[in-house]
Amino acid sequence: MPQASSSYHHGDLRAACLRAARDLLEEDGSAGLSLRAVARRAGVSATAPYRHYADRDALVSAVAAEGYRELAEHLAAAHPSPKTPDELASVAVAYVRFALDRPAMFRVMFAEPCDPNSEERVAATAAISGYVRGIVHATFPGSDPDALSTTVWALVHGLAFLHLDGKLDSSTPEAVDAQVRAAVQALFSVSAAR
Amino acid sequence: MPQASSSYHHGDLRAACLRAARDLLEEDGSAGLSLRAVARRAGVSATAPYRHYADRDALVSAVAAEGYRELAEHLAAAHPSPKTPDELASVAVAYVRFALDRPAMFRVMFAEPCDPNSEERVAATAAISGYVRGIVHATFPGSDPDALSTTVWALVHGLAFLHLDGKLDSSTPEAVDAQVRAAVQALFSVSAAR
DNA sequence: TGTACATCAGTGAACGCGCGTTCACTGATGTAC
DNA sequence: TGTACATCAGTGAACGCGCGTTCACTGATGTAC
Repeated sequence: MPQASSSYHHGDLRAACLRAARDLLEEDGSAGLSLRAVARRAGVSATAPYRHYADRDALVSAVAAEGYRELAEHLAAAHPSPKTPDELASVAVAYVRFALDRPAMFRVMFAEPCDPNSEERVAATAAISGYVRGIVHATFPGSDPDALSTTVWALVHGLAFLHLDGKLDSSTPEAVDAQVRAAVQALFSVSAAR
Repeated sequence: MPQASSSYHHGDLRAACLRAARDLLEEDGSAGLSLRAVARRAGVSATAPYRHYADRDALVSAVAAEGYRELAEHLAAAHPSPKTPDELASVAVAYVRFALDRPAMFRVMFAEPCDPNSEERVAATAAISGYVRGIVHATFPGSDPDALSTTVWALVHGLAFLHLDGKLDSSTPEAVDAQVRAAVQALFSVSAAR
């Protein structure tokens, strides 16, 4: 385990860069995420980050990958294994909350076509996708899991973006939660009616 | 009506800038949309656009506003006044197609919180929102139009973004269309079951 | 019909900025003997 | 336990770039008389 004993060697600059990048992202949006700014914030020379990241893209990909991991954890924390529409709705609420809590991060995660050069990122996306499918399958055992999970994901993802872009009423967290729950419950009725 | 008779006076630089901005947007993404690049493409000095746009933001807002207008037209063209779920689904398909045809434009329209400094932009957003509500109201007369129209919009918007970000299979237009139709039809079953 | 002049729509040089990235370097660390 | 040395993780100067924006300017246009 590295120790930041001296002032010359940072100790864990890799993690510090990631941390700085995330902070900058939420403060200034993705335009503020420059390697130089990251270095400045980490208290290090402008070129030090190159020890740990090949270029700016590599850093951005690392940030996005961390975001995917956190989103997965966040959803799992909302409910470990949802089996009812109500529990699924709780996971949906967590998804939208994640987007509203870390708007710039969420945009980085979903704002560009999946970068094929970052296998870390591709894998993370696939994991989220599979996770959603698993939940939908458990909640609606009789349904076509692929088709329905896409519909559920799209609905929740769309709610997240519309809130993020100020197109819906996001004045209180309660209003957001209620809306998300209502939308997911509506989808449940579909399945029940079939 | 202005005429571009001489080479000194452009004739309609305002429109030419808008055109150039849209082309650059689709070619290089929003990062490529600089005032200098617009001027270059319009064949004019770097500072000429300032005659017509106060600054870069003003140009971007004008582009977004044009996008909203075109989206509205595009939806109306898909079906002038949908009254059945099938007709509504056609409009949904048109929405997603619009996003996939002009990805960068779509992102500009929805990538930032509605700029409060551009009343043109705010009005355009409100128009789209009202338009969706009207359609949903006509299609599902018995329902709560506000709640349901939000759900419909979110579902379609989410599908558009997931396709845009390469998270779903967008290999053929037919696949996309079928998926969008299926998702909207699913929502209809909800209403019918109540 | 011709001329004077205000107005409009461009030019082009210049500014300061922050960026990504390279390069040769140097200080700190840890390992082999 | 001490020393030599390879390796690692930083530094700082420098590069070229494109950007937004300002400024004083000039060429073209159109209107009043």
